[in-house]
Order: sequence, then structure tokens, then C-alpha cells
Amino acid sequence: MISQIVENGCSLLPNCSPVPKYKRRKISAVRDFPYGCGPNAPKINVRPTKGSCAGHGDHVQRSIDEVKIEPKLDIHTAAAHEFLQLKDELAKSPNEVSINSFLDKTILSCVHSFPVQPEKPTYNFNNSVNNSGRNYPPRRKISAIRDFPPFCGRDAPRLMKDECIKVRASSQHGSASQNVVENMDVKSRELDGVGKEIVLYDAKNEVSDHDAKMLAFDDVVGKEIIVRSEGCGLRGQLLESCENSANRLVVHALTAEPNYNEIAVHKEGEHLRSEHVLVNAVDREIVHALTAASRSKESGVELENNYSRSESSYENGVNDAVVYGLMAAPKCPWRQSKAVIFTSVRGIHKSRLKLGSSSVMKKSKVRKLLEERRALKAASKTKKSRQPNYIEATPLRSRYPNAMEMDSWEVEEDRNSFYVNHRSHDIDLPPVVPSNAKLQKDSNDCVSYNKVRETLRLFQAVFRKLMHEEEAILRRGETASKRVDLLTAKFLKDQGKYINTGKQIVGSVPGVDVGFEFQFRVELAIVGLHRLYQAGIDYMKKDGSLIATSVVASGGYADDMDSADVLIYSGSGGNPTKGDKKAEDQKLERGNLALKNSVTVKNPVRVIRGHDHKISDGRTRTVKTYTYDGLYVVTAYWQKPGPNGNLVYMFRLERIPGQPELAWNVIKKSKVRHGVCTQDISEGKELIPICAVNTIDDQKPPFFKYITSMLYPDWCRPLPLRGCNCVGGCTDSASCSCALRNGGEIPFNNNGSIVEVKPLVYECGPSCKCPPTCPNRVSQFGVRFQLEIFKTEARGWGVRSLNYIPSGSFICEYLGELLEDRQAEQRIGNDEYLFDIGSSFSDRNLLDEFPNIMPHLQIGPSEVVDDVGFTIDAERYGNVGRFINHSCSPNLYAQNVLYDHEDRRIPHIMLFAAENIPALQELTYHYNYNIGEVRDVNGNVKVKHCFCGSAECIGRLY
DNA sequence: GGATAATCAAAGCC
DNA sequence: CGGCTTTGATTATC
Repeated sequence: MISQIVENGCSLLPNCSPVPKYKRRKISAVRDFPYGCGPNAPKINVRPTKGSCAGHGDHVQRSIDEVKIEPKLDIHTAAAHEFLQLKDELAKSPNEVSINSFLDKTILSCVHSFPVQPEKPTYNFNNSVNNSGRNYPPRRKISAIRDFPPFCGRDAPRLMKDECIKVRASSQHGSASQNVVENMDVKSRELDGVGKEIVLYDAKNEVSDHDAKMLAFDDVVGKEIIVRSEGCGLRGQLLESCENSANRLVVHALTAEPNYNEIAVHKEGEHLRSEHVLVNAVDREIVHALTAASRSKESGVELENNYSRSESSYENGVNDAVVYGLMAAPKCPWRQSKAVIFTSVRGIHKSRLKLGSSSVMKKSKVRKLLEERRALKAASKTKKSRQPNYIEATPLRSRYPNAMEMDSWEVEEDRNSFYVNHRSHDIDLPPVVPSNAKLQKDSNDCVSYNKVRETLRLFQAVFRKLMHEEEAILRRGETASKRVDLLTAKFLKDQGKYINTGKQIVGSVPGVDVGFEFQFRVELAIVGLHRLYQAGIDYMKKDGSLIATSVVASGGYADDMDSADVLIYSGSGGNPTKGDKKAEDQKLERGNLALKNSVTVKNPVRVIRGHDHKISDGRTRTVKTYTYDGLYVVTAYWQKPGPNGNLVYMFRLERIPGQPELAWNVIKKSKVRHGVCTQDISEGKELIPICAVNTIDDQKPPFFKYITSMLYPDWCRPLPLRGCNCVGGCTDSASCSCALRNGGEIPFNNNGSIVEVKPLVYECGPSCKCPPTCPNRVSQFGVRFQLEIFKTEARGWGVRSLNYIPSGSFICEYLGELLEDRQAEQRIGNDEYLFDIGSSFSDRNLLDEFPNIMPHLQIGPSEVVDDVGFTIDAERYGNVGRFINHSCSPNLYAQNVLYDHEDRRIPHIMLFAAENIPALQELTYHYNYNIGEVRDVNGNVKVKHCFCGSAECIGRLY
């Protein structure tokens, strides 16, 4: 699949060629930065601590490191113990004591309410299908040896047509009896003293022993078997299909009767349930299948409407028989002419296993996807496919409404395709590169921190790119994947980009700092924070028992997340699923059990919280993110009735102190914002006011004239850009002249995020016919996020957002007076706010990474912006962009954009988010000076220290 | 008893 | 909201 994506990508960028090395811009600007800490300054990027005084930051850093450096249970446990001890001392109230006794009681009561092994299970044979009693029998071991009547059992011959007919009972008159067992003669006899066999036959219908329906199991006690005759001859056998603790096995009309329309094997009360629905004429195979499947655990055939679908899983040795029986058409001696269509495209297995299918199936599905992509491509080229719609996405049901009429379509291939077990191993998946080797190098925090950030950024970048492709597919009217996050995750996995994949980690995950913001659950898995895609509780086995390692609180359950440092977390399970409507009491198993054990083990548990963010950057929407909230300990658990009337487990998690405060807490806690010194530095010129905050000293923001568009000198009269003629909104990239300028595609996703770094982006402009809602108008509308400027400890004023910013979002333009370089050089002393146009610096992490793993992301050389020496001076006139600081590890990047004129020498400088940026995190971009090339008026090399404080800070701007 | 396969559950996502 | 995804744990089997 990956290779396919790559191919597609290349086709979208026809001029693929080796990436040109970006020209580093020559420096003409000189900046002064306040004095302060050096390269070892406290990190500021991911720790939006209030105020960020250096000492405080150091302290926080250290205490986190203590918890983080050695991801070993005992250290964390020690920390947790310490915390708990402290807590005990602080609050030795009677309440705390009573919690324990309360817990003891709860545990006792919960034991009573979950009778795992009732002393004397009772079984009600008179009650039929709807019995839902909770007295489950003890688990059963399979030990029966059975004698099989003719036509049954493992040596059962395949039923031939005649035999089927013979088996068929003549009576069409009987009716489904409510009181099934009473109508039957029940015989049971011992078999080898181990198991028992029960033969039930319908006396009324007077079928012979051999043709009687027969059921065998090995332990009568603990099983209830109901055979319901629905007025037809019966012959069926079901051996050993009861697993787990389900106590009732309902065999519902095992019939050999053609034209009879239902065969079902139910196992009520527990998970296993298979149904066989037959419509007309093909039921003989079912009997065969059931017979042949006698040694399998479960088999089923469904015939719905006019096509057939098989759901089966089987054990070794009987595969052929089962498949044979299920499939019937190609081999079946009595059905040579009457094909049941088992849909298969090009030999790819199309029948579907049930949810949670085997790895065999997964691989074949992957292959299917791959094949379909190819088919898609081929179809779009040749348009000569036999099936007009090759692409899987619509359910089989709607895709093959007339399957029966298609008769022997690709039957030969189907035969093979059913032997998935034989074919599954030569599926060519891309090799999975384990990333463990790389991990060895990540001994210190900085490396792993960078790695995590790099990986997340990579995820975002790949995601945006793949999303872009999917949107293009959708526009063509074809079926696109709806789960680009999963596509991206798979891609990264295949590239070996998952990190922290080794042994499960208790406590902090190296490189993942408190406050990290994630957009998808798969990202949590990619960095090793929480490995499960859906489940809320991750856990591991430690010293023989389960302990919880991380939980995700995302609002799906009735958790209490109001308090900052305490999380009341609901256990998992018990909720009504699709199949059965009623909620069940939660069980103390899996995650619930692990959390319970963590109460006594006192190990730290990572907490990730889900948040909903309203994004109103012109394309109003809500996005959900997940924030790593730090380490907690589970201090108590109890049961209580949940919202669905069932009993649920509740867990109390308390945050271990000394960890960085989270942004949402800061905002929540402080209703009144301290240190606001200017309400709106834009003086109403921006849509959203930009306030200035200073909690460091009394300084006010420096004076400057706020502008919202560039100031061009008199001599500069750039020609307007010729616009496109798209009336609807530039959806057709082939006809939109603006899209063509961008290499044939709109460089933004539908949600307004920029797809990738480009030397130059053409947006639609004033002379375009498209409306303002056009997806190709993003950065021309000014600031859309709630920004504020704030005084930093060491770097003067900085800019941050009060809201979460998704990766790829437009932040602001860098506005000011346009100068020629030589003019700029004359502004000595006032050179702090100069931006050199023409270099189009882009994020190095992104660019260095991409050519390796996604070759089609390379950029055509023709697009490089000419560097003829223009500079933007924001000293006297400017906007919020002038306050954004440099960082060696930035979260924004500058993108050249043209929309209102076509002079490529002086593009707009637009700043975009290069990653997901949590609220209150400082916004930075890379000023991109060349070290040692900045000189003063006398030609002396100038040195400027960098105080960005990022882990990879090189200590100098130039 | 260890390896492998099948089955299942899960606080997601469109 | 139904349907489509995935992964890891558990269970079953050789």
C-alpha cells in the first residue's frame, strides 16, 4: 500500500526531482537579545508554566527528571509511596481511614455479586431461549470421546444429493414448539465414563435414529441444550461448540430441508453466536458444513438476499471440509451448475470473518487494499474492468445485488481464494523495521524528547499529506479512506517510526513531557504513551499480577475531570454494545483489575485527557485532542451504579505533585488574568484583540504602529496577480489557474491547514472569481487565533496562543515596511525587527525527513523564490508577528505566499504551525541566520547567543 | 511447556 | 449513530 501511495503522490507531482538544497539566506539583520540564561536554559516549549522564572523551571525540571530517567517500577513506586505518605501525614482524617474499611466491604460485596463458581448451578430446561439467568456453570474441560452415528462426526462422508433428500424429513406440518423439550424424547447415555451424549429426537416426526438430530457434548451438567424443531425433518450435529461459561446451547432447527429457510446455532448469554440464514435452495451445504465442522469450533454460512457470505473460523485439519461445505460451488458435486457466488475479486478473499479476525485475514485485507488501489489506478486508466466498481468500500450486499445471476463468475479463482491459510504467507507487506535498535541511543532526555517531537511532527506531516490525497480521491468521486489517521499510523509503523516500542513502561515515557498534545489516539500508541487504539486502560503484567500503566479519560464515560489533581475514572466494559442492548455489570478483569491492583502496588499511572477544542480560524469546527497530563497514583476504588443501571467500577487517581501545571488548569484556575498591561496591541485592527501580558516586570510593550497589511515603498508597484475563473470555489484543480500555479493542486486541506512546505504558495486573490470560502484562501484573512504577547524571562516579548492550534494552521503574517537590503543595512541599531525575504526557510526536520521516507514530497527546483535582497522591517510598523521569537526547535515556519500581486521577489511571509501547539506554548520560528556570516558595519563577525532553551539549541543565532 | 492461532474487547473515528 | 477500523490480551490447541 505504501508503495502505492508513493506512486500516487508522484503522479500528483509530475516534476519530481531531487530536492534542492535550500539557499540559506544571507544575513543582513542584526538583532539584540536580552541577556539571560544560555543554552542550558529551562525548556519552555512544552512547559507552559506560568511566569517561567528560571529557578522555578529548574526545579520543576529536576523533579520531573527524577521520575523520568529510570522507567522502573520501584523508583516510581518509591516516588508514589513518598507522595502517599506525605498525603497521609497531611490529611490523616477519619475519612481516609474509613475509606479502607469501606473498600474492604466493597470488595466483599463485589465478590458476592460475581459468583464465579456457584456451588450448585441450577438449570432450567423448561425455559427456552430467553433465559438470561446469571448462574453460570463452572468452566468445563473438553474431554469427551464420542461415538458418532452414521453421517455424523469426523468421519462423516460428504452428503450427496440423494442422501440429503433421504435425510430430509417429509413432514412440513410441524410447528415451532414453545415447549421444546417436552415434545422430545431425551435419551442420554454414558460414553467411556467421561462425557455424555444426548440424543434428542423428535418423536412426532418419527424420524429414525440415524436421521435424528443429534447433539453430543461431554458434560451434561452445566449445559442446557434445546433443540427446537420447526416442523421439518432434522438432521444435525453439533459437537463441542460451547466455550467459556455460556450455559445454554440452542440449536435452532438444524435442518436438511431444502426450501426451509432458517438454520441457526445460537449460544445465548455469552459471546458466541452464529447464525445461519438460508434463503432457498442451498441449505444442503449447510448441513454438510455443520457436519464437517463438527470438529471446528464454529462455522457458519449466511445467505442473505441473493449473495452468500461465509463467516467461519476453523481448526486445522478440517479447513478443507468446512470450506468445501461452506463454499460448495466449485467442488460440490451436487451443485456444479448452481453457483453460490462467493464474491472475490482477483482471487482476493472477500468473505469476511467476524470482528476481530485472524492475522491471516488482516494481512489479506491489507493486500486487498493494496490490490484495490492498483485496481483503482488501472481502472482509471483503462476503464476496462469487468466489474465497474472494483473498489471495496460499499458493503458486499449493495455491491452485488444480483450475485446469484452472475453465476460462475470467477469461480475458479474463488476456490483458491478460500484457502486463505495457504496463501497468507506470501503476502508482500513492507518489512517492519523494529525501532528498538535506535532506542539504545536515546539515553538522555534531550535525544528522546526530540525524537518524540520529531515523530509527532512527522505524523502530522504525513497525515496532512495523506489527507490531501484522500480529499483529491474524494473529489474525483471515488472512494477514499475515512481513517487517514490509521493510514498514517500504518505508514509510520512500516517505516519503523514507532518509538518506545520495547517493554511496557511504568511511569514516564522517555521524551514525552507533560503537556504534549496529540490529535489522535494512534499518536499515543506511536510514541509509546498508551498503546491501545481504543481501550482506555493500558496495563501490563508485573510479578504475576496486572498493574495499570496509563489511562485515557476522554469523556466517553462518567468520569469526573473537574478537579485539577484528582481524576475519578470509570472502569471499562459493561456498556451495551451493538449486539445486545442491555448493560451488564462491569467485571473486575483486564483494565479494571489492573487499576485495582495499582491501588496496592502504588505504581504511577500515566493519565491522558481528551479535550474538545472549538477551532474558529475561518473554518469553524471542533477537534478533539489528547493531552498527556502526567503521573497519577490510584488511591481507591469502589463500585457504584452507572448511568445504564449497571454496576461500574470507579477509581480515584491523584496527581503526583511537582509536575508542570497544565495549560488548561492555568486558564481554568485564573479567571482574572494577571499582568495584562495592554488590552489590545492592535487597537482594534485585528478581528480578535491581542493583549499584552507581563508578569515579569513593569515594562510595557514597545511602541510601534500596528498595521494589517504590508507597507510598500512608492517605487514598488507590483502587478496584480491574474486570478482564476472558478465560480464555485476552486474544487477542480485541473481548471483552476491558481491550483495550476501550485503544481496542479490546492496546497491546503479542506480544514485550512497547509499540506506541506513549499518554496512558494499561490493563494486565490482579489482578482479571482471564487468566493472567500474557497479552500485556496487561507492566510490572507489575518490572525484567527486568540494570540497574546507576553514578557519572557530571557527573550524579551514573545507570542503565544490561548487556544490549542492544530498543525498546519495559519498563524499570522510577518508585516512591516518593505525595504531593499541596502536600506535595511543602514538601519543600524534598529535592526531587531528585520525579516529577510527570499530564503523561504522551512522546517529542517520536516525537509530532512521527508525525502527519505516519502520521496514524492520533494519539491521542484523551479519554484525557488528569487533572492534579490528585500527585507521587511517591522520596527516602526508591524503586527503581532514582530514579537515572535527565534527558536532552534521552532513550532512555526515561514511560508512564502502570493495572492494579491505576482512579484515573486516580494512574497508575503506567512507563519504556519509546524506541529500541534498546546495552549500557552510560546510560538517560535527559526530566524535562519548563518553562523559566522553576520557582520557589523565594519565587517566584523557578530555573535548572537540564543536563549531559546530548546533541547537542541546550538547556543547561537549567528 | 512453549509457540502459534483464533477470538474478543476496546473511553476511536467518519 | 452504524459501520469500519486496529491492536494486545486471553484462550485454545498442537
